[in-house]
Amino acid sequence: MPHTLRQKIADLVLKGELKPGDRLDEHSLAARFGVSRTPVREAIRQLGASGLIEIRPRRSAVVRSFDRAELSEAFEAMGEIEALCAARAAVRMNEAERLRLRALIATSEDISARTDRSAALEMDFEFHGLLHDGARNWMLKTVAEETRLKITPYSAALFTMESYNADLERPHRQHADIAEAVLAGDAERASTLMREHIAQVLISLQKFFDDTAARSDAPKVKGDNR
Amino acid sequence: MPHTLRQKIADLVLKGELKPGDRLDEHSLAARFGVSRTPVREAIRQLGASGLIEIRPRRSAVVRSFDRAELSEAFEAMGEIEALCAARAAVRMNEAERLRLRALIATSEDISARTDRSAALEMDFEFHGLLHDGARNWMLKTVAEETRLKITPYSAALFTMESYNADLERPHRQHADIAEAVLAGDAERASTLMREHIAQVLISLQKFFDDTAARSDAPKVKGDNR
DNA sequence: CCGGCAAAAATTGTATGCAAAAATTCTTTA
DNA sequence: TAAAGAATTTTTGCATACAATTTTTGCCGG
Repeated sequence: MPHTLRQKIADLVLKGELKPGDRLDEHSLAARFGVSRTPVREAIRQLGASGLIEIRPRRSAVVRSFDRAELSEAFEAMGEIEALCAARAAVRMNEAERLRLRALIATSEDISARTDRSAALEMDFEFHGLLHDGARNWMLKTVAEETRLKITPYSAALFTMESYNADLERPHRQHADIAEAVLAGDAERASTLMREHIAQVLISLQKFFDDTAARSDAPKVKGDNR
Repeated sequence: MPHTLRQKIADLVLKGELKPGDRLDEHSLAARFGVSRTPVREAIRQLGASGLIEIRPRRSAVVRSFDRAELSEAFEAMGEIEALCAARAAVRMNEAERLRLRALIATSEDISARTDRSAALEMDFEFHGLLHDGARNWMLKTVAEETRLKITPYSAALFTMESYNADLERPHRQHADIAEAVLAGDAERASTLMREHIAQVLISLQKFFDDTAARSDAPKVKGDNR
């Protein structure tokens, strides 16, 4: 996989090295990746257009941060979009994809039991990715992934932050239930379960913020004064 | 409104001066807007991340073009997203917004009667924009507008292309019906009518392509050999 | 001790130059 | 004439330089 500069910088955000509110210094990023400021700027601007980074004229770009209301709206919207994907996937997925979905749930079962948080994060991406593909609509897939990307700096923290033991069992079970509905071709049920799943993730995330508000390595929620 | 370079270049695409498949030459764009290539490149990359322009390594960027299948999927996805906005707007719009919606339909009535195509295009944007705002969800609004942006090079052609008399009456009537449902607070009906409206626009657009396939000033549909 | 102000440092925005790749034109040959 | 290939021009990608602005630092008075 040819890791572009854009992807490398995005990874700093997605892997949690840069957290919401953190500044992106063009000079140091250029030095870090062994290029000049020009390509770094281009990459940052692209990530700005994708909504992962906030571009402020004449000021340093920062990792985009949301306040609680914005985060809640983002999850509500994502719930609807993922529900659309799930409903379509239930009807349109082909046999090979259904097999992969089944296999993924089995693997995920194991990961959840071992409480392997970093593998669980990977699985989460793959699970939703399968449904995005299964929906057989490139625009829906694009929209779903763009939306997911924007909230990832927050949702990934649940899995990656040290010494915070997020519950892996419940999301796994919800994934399994959604998969079951999809495999049964029950679009209605798949979309309902998906909406509930995303809503539940938001609740877990809000609880996470309440629990970790005092920690300096937690992602910053705009408007939370601590 | 400070028109940024990004917006200026986007306008070339949205107003139809640059059509899908057309190349964007950095040097001539720089000369045209009286700046150097550097800011032009940054703007182009941003528009690439927004999906309006296709960035190809070491090759000129081009206005993004879709084939018929892609266009159809894009409209299907947009139909669902706009339907979500309409449903929420029906429930959440405040009184001031409802008044503006009513007023906009009245103005639009007049424009449709006068067959003022360029004003009709403006109205179309404003109508959907009101519903995006009315949905009271910034992520849904963002998603809806990002989606709309991507297909605009095609849908705008219906309104802007010389000597093609698109039917303005039907879309106006559909807008009016949707507005009525929204104002009545009928989310279910608003979303159903919205889906039908978008589906109808796709049909008109496909007919438009069939009718104008031979014209060199028509937007290019990928895969259509002419 | 701290708030305000000036100087210094750091950082962004843009222009410019050059190497590398791609597109175009021109030439040669079958 | 058409195809192939070489030479030329165009165009992109990146580094670098510098002006403009912001941020930080250091200093002073209250």
